[in-house]
Amino acid sequence: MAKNYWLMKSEPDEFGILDLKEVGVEPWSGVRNYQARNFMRDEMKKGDEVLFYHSNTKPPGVAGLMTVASGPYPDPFQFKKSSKYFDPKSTKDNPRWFLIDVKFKKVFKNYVPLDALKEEKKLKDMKILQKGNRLSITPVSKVEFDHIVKMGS
DNA sequence: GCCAACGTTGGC
DNA sequence: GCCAACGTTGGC
Repeated sequence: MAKNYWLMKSEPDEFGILDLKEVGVEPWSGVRNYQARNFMRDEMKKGDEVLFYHSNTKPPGVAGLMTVASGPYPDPFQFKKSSKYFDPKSTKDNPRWFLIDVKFKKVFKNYVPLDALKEEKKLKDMKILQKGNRLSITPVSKVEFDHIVKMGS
Protein backbone atom coordinates (compact mmCIF):
# COMPACT_ATOMS: atom_id res chain seq x y z
CA MET A 1 0.00 0.00 0.00
CA ALA A 2 1.26 3.45 -0.93
CA LYS A 3 2.25 5.84 1.77
CA ASN A 4 0.14 8.86 2.51
CA TYR A 5 1.41 12.28 3.51
CA TRP A 6 -0.05 14.58 6.15
CA LEU A 7 0.39 17.83 7.98
CA MET A 8 -0.46 17.99 11.69
CA LYS A 9 -0.64 21.18 13.73
CA SER A 10 0.30 21.63 17.33
CA GLU A 11 1.08 24.59 19.51
CA PRO A 12 4.71 24.30 20.60
CA ASP A 13 3.75 25.79 23.98
CA GLU A 14 1.63 22.68 24.50
CA PHE A 15 3.55 20.09 22.57
CA GLY A 16 6.23 20.90 20.01
CA ILE A 17 8.66 18.94 17.91
CA LEU A 18 11.32 19.13 20.62
CA ASP A 19 8.93 17.49 23.06
CA LEU A 20 8.35 14.74 20.53
CA LYS A 21 12.08 14.34 20.04
CA GLU A 22 12.45 13.78 23.76
CA VAL A 23 9.74 11.15 24.13
CA GLY A 24 10.18 9.51 20.73
CA VAL A 25 6.61 8.29 20.37
CA GLU A 26 3.46 10.09 21.50
CA PRO A 27 -0.29 9.52 21.23
CA TRP A 28 -1.79 12.43 19.27
CA SER A 29 -4.46 13.07 21.88
CA GLY A 30 -7.01 15.82 22.23
CA VAL A 31 -8.35 16.07 18.70
CA ARG A 32 -12.05 16.94 19.00
CA ASN A 33 -12.95 17.61 15.41
CA TYR A 34 -14.74 15.02 13.32
CA GLN A 35 -12.87 15.59 10.08
CA ALA A 36 -9.51 15.29 11.79
CA ARG A 37 -10.72 12.23 13.68
CA ASN A 38 -11.85 10.58 10.46
CA PHE A 39 -8.40 11.03 8.97
CA MET A 40 -6.80 9.32 11.98
CA ARG A 41 -9.40 6.59 12.24
CA ASP A 42 -9.93 5.79 8.57
CA GLU A 43 -7.04 6.98 6.47
CA MET A 44 -3.78 7.31 8.34
CA LYS A 45 -1.63 4.19 8.18
CA LYS A 46 1.42 3.14 10.10
CA GLY A 47 4.44 4.40 8.19
CA ASP A 48 2.74 7.46 6.70
CA GLU A 49 4.92 10.57 6.68
CA VAL A 50 3.87 13.68 8.55
CA LEU A 51 4.92 17.33 8.58
CA PHE A 52 4.92 18.73 12.12
CA TYR A 53 3.50 22.24 11.98
CA HIS A 54 3.84 24.74 14.80
CA SER A 55 0.78 26.97 15.15
CA ASN A 56 0.11 29.95 17.39
CA THR A 57 3.75 30.84 17.57
CA LYS A 58 6.05 33.43 16.03
CA PRO A 59 6.34 32.64 13.27
CA PRO A 60 4.10 29.68 12.56
CA GLY A 61 5.61 27.06 10.25
CA VAL A 62 6.79 23.52 9.59
CA ALA A 63 9.32 22.45 12.21
CA GLY A 64 10.15 18.91 11.22
CA LEU A 65 9.05 15.40 10.37
CA MET A 66 7.40 12.48 12.07
CA THR A 67 5.75 9.23 11.06
CA VAL A 68 2.53 7.47 11.97
CA ALA A 69 3.51 4.78 14.47
CA SER A 70 0.27 2.91 15.21
CA GLY A 71 -3.15 2.03 13.94
CA PRO A 72 -6.18 3.92 15.28
CA TYR A 73 -7.40 3.41 18.85
CA PRO A 74 -9.72 5.32 21.21
CA ASP A 75 -8.30 8.47 22.81
CA PRO A 76 -8.14 7.54 26.53
CA PHE A 77 -8.73 11.13 27.67
CA GLN A 78 -12.32 11.08 26.46
CA PHE A 79 -13.13 8.74 29.40
CA LYS A 80 -11.26 10.70 32.07
CA LYS A 81 -13.61 12.99 33.94
CA SER A 82 -10.79 15.17 35.17
CA SER A 83 -9.46 15.81 31.67
CA LYS A 84 -10.40 18.81 29.61
CA TYR A 85 -10.81 16.34 26.77
CA PHE A 86 -13.46 14.37 28.67
CA ASP A 87 -16.55 13.68 26.55
CA PRO A 88 -19.61 12.57 28.55
CA LYS A 89 -21.33 11.39 25.39
CA SER A 90 -18.62 8.90 24.54
CA THR A 91 -18.77 5.33 25.84
CA LYS A 92 -16.19 2.55 25.91
CA ASP A 93 -18.44 0.39 23.79
CA ASN A 94 -18.82 3.11 21.24
CA PRO A 95 -15.97 5.58 21.56
CA ARG A 96 -16.29 8.82 19.73
CA TRP A 97 -12.66 9.95 19.49
CA PHE A 98 -9.76 8.05 17.96
CA LEU A 99 -6.10 8.80 17.63
CA ILE A 100 -2.86 7.37 16.31
CA ASP A 101 0.65 7.43 17.75
CA VAL A 102 3.28 9.55 16.06
CA LYS A 103 7.01 8.90 16.06
CA PHE A 104 9.76 11.49 15.90
CA LYS A 105 11.79 11.57 12.70
CA LYS A 106 13.72 14.82 12.49
CA VAL A 107 13.89 18.49 13.29
CA PHE A 108 14.31 20.55 10.14
CA LYS A 109 17.71 22.12 9.72
CA ASN A 110 15.85 25.15 8.39
CA TYR A 111 12.52 25.95 10.01
CA VAL A 112 10.04 26.63 7.19
CA PRO A 113 7.86 29.58 8.17
CA LEU A 114 4.32 30.04 6.90
CA ASP A 115 5.43 33.08 4.88
CA ALA A 116 7.87 30.93 2.93
CA LEU A 117 5.16 28.37 2.19
CA LYS A 118 2.95 31.14 0.83
CA GLU A 119 5.61 32.20 -1.62
CA GLU A 120 5.86 28.79 -3.26
CA LYS A 121 3.68 28.39 -6.35
CA LYS A 122 3.85 24.63 -6.04
CA LEU A 123 2.19 24.81 -2.65
CA LYS A 124 -0.63 27.22 -3.38
CA ASP A 125 -3.31 24.52 -3.19
CA MET A 126 -2.31 23.34 0.27
CA LYS A 127 -5.20 23.33 2.75
CA ILE A 128 -3.07 25.05 5.32
CA LEU A 129 -2.74 28.09 3.05
CA GLN A 130 -6.44 28.49 2.32
CA LYS A 131 -8.05 31.35 4.15
CA GLY A 132 -9.94 30.37 7.25
CA ASN A 133 -8.77 26.80 7.36
CA ARG A 134 -8.51 25.57 10.91
CA LEU A 135 -8.36 21.85 10.39
CA SER A 136 -5.53 20.47 12.51
CA ILE A 137 -4.83 17.45 10.31
CA THR A 138 -4.74 17.77 6.53
CA PRO A 139 -3.62 15.51 3.70
CA VAL A 140 -0.61 16.68 1.70
CA SER A 141 0.42 15.50 -1.77
CA LYS A 142 3.77 13.80 -2.30
CA VAL A 143 4.91 16.72 -4.44
CA GLU A 144 4.04 19.21 -1.71
CA PHE A 145 5.61 17.01 0.95
CA ASP A 146 8.86 16.55 -0.94
CA HIS A 147 9.06 20.23 -1.72
CA ILE A 148 8.69 21.25 1.92
CA VAL A 149 11.26 18.66 2.99
CA LYS A 150 13.65 20.21 0.49
CA MET A 151 12.97 23.68 1.88
CA GLY A 152 13.67 22.42 5.37
CA SER A 153 16.92 20.63 4.56
C1' DG B 1 -5.47 40.89 22.46
C1' DC B 2 -8.31 41.14 18.31
C1' DC B 3 -11.27 39.14 15.26
C1' DA B 4 -12.60 36.42 11.00
C1' DA B 5 -13.76 31.96 9.88
C1' DC B 6 -15.52 27.92 11.05
C1' DG B 7 -17.73 23.93 13.82
C1' DT B 8 -21.05 22.53 17.22
C1' DT B 9 -25.10 22.88 20.01
C1' DG B 10 -29.75 23.20 21.05
C1' DG B 11 -34.33 25.51 20.82
C1' DC B 12 -37.96 25.69 17.88
C1' DG C 1 -34.03 20.59 9.53
C1' DC C 2 -33.08 25.50 10.27
C1' DC C 3 -30.35 28.83 12.23
C1' DA C 4 -28.84 31.89 16.11
C1' DA C 5 -25.76 31.69 19.68
C1' DC C 6 -21.72 30.26 21.30
C1' DG C 7 -16.95 28.38 21.52
C1' DT C 8 -12.54 27.59 19.29
C1' DT C 9 -8.73 28.20 16.13
C1' DG C 10 -4.94 30.59 14.68
C1' DG C 11 -2.82 34.43 11.99
C1' DC C 12 -1.82 38.96 12.74
